[in-house]
Amino acid sequence: MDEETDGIPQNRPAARDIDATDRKILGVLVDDATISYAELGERVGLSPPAAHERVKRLRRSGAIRNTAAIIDPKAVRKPLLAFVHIDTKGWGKTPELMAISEHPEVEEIHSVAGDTCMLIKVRTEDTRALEGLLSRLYETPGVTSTRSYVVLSTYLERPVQPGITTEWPTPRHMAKPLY
Amino acid sequence: MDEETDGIPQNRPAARDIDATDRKILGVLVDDATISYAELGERVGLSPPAAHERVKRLRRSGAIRNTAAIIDPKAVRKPLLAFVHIDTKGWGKTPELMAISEHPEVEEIHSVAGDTCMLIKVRTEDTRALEGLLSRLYETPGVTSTRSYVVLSTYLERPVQPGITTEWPTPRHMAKPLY
DNA sequence: ATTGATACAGAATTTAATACGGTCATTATT
DNA sequence: AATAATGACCGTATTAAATTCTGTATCAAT
Repeated sequence: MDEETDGIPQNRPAARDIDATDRKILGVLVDDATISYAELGERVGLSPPAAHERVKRLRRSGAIRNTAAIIDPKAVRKPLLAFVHIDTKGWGKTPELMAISEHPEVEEIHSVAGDTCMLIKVRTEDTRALEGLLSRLYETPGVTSTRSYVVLSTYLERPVQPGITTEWPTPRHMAKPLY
Repeated sequence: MDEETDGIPQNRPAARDIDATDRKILGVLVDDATISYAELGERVGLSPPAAHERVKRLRRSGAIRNTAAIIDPKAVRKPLLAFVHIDTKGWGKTPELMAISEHPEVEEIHSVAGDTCMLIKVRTEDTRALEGLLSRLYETPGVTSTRSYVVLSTYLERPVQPGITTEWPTPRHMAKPLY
């Protein structure tokens, strides 16, 4: 029940840096966010209220965007995953992006270096639904061509793991490029 | 606190089909899994214990894989996202996949139709870390070539949404392909 | 040294999760 | 067709956790 002065996220006073304890907390909560604060505190070496405080701060600062149920795509009968390239020649960005994100099958939209295209990830029930989506995409203003890659099997899908590259003992300023 | 006879998920007695209420529940929990069962029940038209029962079943059946905190990659200083194609000529699958998933920067591994390659999604702190990962990947047994696409900007990243294609009024057997 | 701010722990309180009957409707079984 | 068995639900009771409150130690800045 974090109360904001209104619904829009404010510019916060420069959220303090994430420390090692915060990373531990994130690591635990990425794995399982249903545990109690007592359990969380025990795992990271804090009292329940202290752990609670940390989590609240991580939420406020935006480090924890959301706490969500991860759904098995098969359970909702959307086992077909595909990546689609969309040609983006002469785009004004926002309106076209909005139009694309209207399609609920679209899970991700990325701009890719090295080509004037977007890479979008879509999930549908079967190939016919993918076909339908592609034709709807093609009718979307700004989309001049699409090229889709169906995924045969997915072997790994995991959330962002905190504290991997950042756990390095060498701070950034010590990693001097040689070139 | 679901107790299993042991840690390994059992073959369950053919988990009953997901109905409209289940999809509503999934839809709510994908959006925010921190709400109380009272709140959840109110939104889907159930008493708190009934909502609780449903959620427990969805967990047991695997429809809800887990409940996780969604982390902002920038907060853990891994703003660089890339997709990497890996040549998979002459693979025995499992050992090579295991070797690749060892790298913690790897978030997804997909097999793609139309080419003998894997598409993997990786996230690192910067280009140097990506370079390091790529060279480590190249040293991984089974990887003979890599081709990476750096993502300039990401405009949308959202979890699997239940009940979109499945909300269709036409059941599957009525959608007869013409070909 | 003194003030102010922050992070924390422990206890108290409020709120939610969970367990427990009991009812109704639906589905199998005899 | 009658009856048992099951499953889904609600209302209530109990247990457990979230949240609030208060005091203390630590650190930074004045």
